[in-house]
Amino acid sequence: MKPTLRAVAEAVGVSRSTVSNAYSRPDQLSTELRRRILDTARQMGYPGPDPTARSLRRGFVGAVGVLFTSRLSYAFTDPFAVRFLTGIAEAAERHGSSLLLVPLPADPAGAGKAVENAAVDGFCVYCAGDEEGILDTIRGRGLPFVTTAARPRAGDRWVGIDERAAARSVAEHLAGLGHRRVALLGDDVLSDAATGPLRVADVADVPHPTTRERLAGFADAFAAVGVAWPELTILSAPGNTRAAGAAAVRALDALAEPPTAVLACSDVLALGALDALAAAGGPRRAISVTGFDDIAEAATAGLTTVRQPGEEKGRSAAELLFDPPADASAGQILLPTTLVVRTSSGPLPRS
Amino acid sequence: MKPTLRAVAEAVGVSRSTVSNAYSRPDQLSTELRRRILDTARQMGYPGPDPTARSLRRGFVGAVGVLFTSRLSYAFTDPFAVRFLTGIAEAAERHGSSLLLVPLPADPAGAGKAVENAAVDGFCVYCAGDEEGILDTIRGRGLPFVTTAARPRAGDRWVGIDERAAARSVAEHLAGLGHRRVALLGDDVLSDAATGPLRVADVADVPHPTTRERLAGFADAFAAVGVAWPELTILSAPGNTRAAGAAAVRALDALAEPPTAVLACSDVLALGALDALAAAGGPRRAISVTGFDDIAEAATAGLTTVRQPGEEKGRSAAELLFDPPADASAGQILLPTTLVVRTSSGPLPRS
DNA sequence: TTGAAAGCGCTACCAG
DNA sequence: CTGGTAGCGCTTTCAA
Repeated sequence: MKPTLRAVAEAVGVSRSTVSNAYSRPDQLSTELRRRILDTARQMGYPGPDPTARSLRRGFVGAVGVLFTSRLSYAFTDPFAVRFLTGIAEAAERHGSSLLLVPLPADPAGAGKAVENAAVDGFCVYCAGDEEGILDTIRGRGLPFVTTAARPRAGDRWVGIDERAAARSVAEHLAGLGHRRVALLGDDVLSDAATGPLRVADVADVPHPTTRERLAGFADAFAAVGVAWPELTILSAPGNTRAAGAAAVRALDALAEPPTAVLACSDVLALGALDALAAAGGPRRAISVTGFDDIAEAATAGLTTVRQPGEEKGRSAAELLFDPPADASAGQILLPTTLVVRTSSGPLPRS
Repeated sequence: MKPTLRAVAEAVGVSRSTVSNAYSRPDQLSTELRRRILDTARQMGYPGPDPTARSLRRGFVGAVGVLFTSRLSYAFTDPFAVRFLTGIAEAAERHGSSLLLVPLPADPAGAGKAVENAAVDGFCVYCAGDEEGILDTIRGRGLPFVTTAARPRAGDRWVGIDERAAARSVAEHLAGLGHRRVALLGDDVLSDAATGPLRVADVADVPHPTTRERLAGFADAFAAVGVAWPELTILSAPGNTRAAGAAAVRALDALAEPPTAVLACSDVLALGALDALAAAGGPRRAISVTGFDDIAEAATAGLTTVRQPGEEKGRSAAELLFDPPADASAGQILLPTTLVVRTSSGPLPRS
């Protein structure tokens, strides 16, 4: 059994407060006494105040919780999520805070429990699919949080982009190149949707908010050139992995009139699409592909995409948590996005 | 102020134990009573038992600490580290445990404090540079841990590869192709070394254990074909980033007789080397480059490298922590490595 | 500069 | 099935 602070106090012959002070408030006792206490403690093998007990007493933990909607291990699969985490880590380092990555079980009840059991001072929530339940649980605990939801809720601290406008910008680029018969590729377009083309009556039916906003943005641009929603091919790629993106695009082969362009909701999916097209060869190669996020591989793959600042998103989120702006209206940070045109998009091949 | 368990107990008119049981041991009370308690709790806005208090009482936290030697935010910079984390996350998910990422300040004292203050049940330590101090602190706390150090210390739980043999395997490949004048490229070869060529009297002087083992492995292979240590050019690329790798290789231009091959201690550095060579063009392009780890980009870049199983390393480490093998001798897991030959290495250009 | 007292919020044993 | 008791290990007024 490890010795406790109490044991050290008894050994040295001082009160527990004094030992506590020796660790946490060196200015409250003589250097001499402090040294004696610390030395004895070392000799006895006392590892210093127990973090949990200290947290309980102080009412402060020194850790921020990070919540990903999807499975935690999947989060590392998307380079954009990793960049977000990097930003959070930077800010946390600066504030001497740790990061608690909390895996959320798929079932809402389990997820709630996980959030309730997390010993943290606040949360950064990364684009949770059905995040409302989660946010309510956090509110229930009275803990501060920052979201990156597709759209901010009044009063919540938030950092994000204008998803819809950003999506619209790539779509306009493609429309400008003459594309009219296009496919929109998203992760998890409808819950439990299989890989491949899909019928979605209304974009509002898409459950995942981010996917919904991006699809809506794509649709906006095409509506403006006379292509209505039902004419768009919707492709679902469950999992947001490169493989899923490739599989979804391969499913296009079944179509009589394949699209001339594929607009993906993420770079990971878009890269998968490129994989599938490259493997197919032939006229398929002429299909334009666009992504979203601008991860590092997008540049090497020549992928046209929308850039959003990943590290900064994470950094801002964490800073918003650590230093709440006095003025609540400053609690929502809208980050800029840029259309990055590369070689994966081009004019219609003349047929 | 949030209500406490005690307040709920009083409101319902039962003892605190009963309320506690309602949350943690449903089988200890009637469904009826439980429902009544939970309902009142909800009404009062009681968020459930406080995680910190519960941990203190139970003596168990439900989180494993993850320690990276380098700055936490740098850890996400290396895809291999991310894969390691992915593996840990998978195992943690399975065990319902959270991951506490603890940023370690550069100074040893600060790092010690950080480790002492982490509320966790155990640690996974990722290849810490001077990790001995850290490990001692963990031992001092009496917490279990698993390392991925370059070499296991008897009795410690460990998962890793035979660094030296693995490094030797790529070097032999290059030596077999006829290379004799080569440069070895490592992160942080000597502390505070500037970018570029370096004089290292003895490989044993390299402080970072992993770098040291890998360099030693490279050297082994060349020694076997008659190229002694002092004839090898040592290149330091502080930071283990692609940019650092590129910069270090550019520094080769200053040499009268540039090497015909560059052996990097990580894929990230190797990719940087390729960047620099591609930008240089001309005969430089003929320089062979090899990496270490086999990250995803290695494949697309055609990088010859040594593959080590990243996710599995993380997964095994976490499993070793969660389910300590009864037989202590099973506490050290040696993972296999493979030489992966791609296009970045080739025979000597005839001069 | 030091120490005594009073919990932080909860759980687990054990007797009823 | 229920509740009293006894802390988990520490910090922090406040008075000496």
